[in-house]
Amino acid sequence: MGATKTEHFTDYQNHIAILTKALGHPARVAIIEYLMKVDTCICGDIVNELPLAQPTVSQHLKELKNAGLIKGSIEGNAICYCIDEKSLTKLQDYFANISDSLEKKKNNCC
Amino acid sequence: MGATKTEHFTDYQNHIAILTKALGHPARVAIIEYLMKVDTCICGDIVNELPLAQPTVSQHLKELKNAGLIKGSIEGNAICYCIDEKSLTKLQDYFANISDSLEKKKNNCC
DNA sequence: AAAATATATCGTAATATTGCAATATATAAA
DNA sequence: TTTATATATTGCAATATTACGATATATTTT
Repeated sequence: MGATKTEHFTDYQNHIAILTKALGHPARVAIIEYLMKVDTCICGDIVNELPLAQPTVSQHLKELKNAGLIKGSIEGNAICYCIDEKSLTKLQDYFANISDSLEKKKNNCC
Repeated sequence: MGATKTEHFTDYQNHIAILTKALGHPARVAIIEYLMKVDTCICGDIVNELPLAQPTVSQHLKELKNAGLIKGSIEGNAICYCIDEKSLTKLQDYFANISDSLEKKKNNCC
């Protein structure tokens, strides 16, 4: 026990869970917001923007990358990170659908 | 160490992280999708819909409720759960904004 | 080649999450 | 009032996450 039983759920459910889980930490939300604020991909600087030690930031970046929320490419000495549009579009679609459905069914309960 | 350093981040960042973290498990994604599928709040049934034991489902429901993604009200013998529209609207707005911004800046990198 | 810079990885301690059996609680039905 | 039903809580083992110092790696600058 202790590990998530992913095999019992659909690929779609697992994917949404992977994306949302990756965002489920304020440091990672802050990273995404920082990448949004600057208008290109950003090399360096991310560590200086966050109130956490360099190895911790590196670990958070890795998780965002593993989940597919950001991409990183080597740029000389540094590494250049940017948002992976596909994943964020998928999340946007997901929540837009939910909001649409909620509006349609006028929430007749509770 | 080991605990998230929430005090270093903004309330907004922490709130988005709480909401996304709560969705960051396939069972909880499945619960939200089930509550969407039926068009009223649902009493009972949730346990039978999921491939997990009753205490586990109860725990997941508690987490969704603590995060504010669902509401529960006592209905006689059972408990009636439904989606809390406010939170899902907040998530929808969040990702819609991100998508908008991404489209505007045409992702000039990587 | 040596030093500086940027990032990743390793190792580890603290804490949190996941899952469930056993049990508690609380209402409904008999 | 006993029994059934629905859900929550407790306790615990397995696993995962968070954070960071120390160290490794890789590129750039000197």
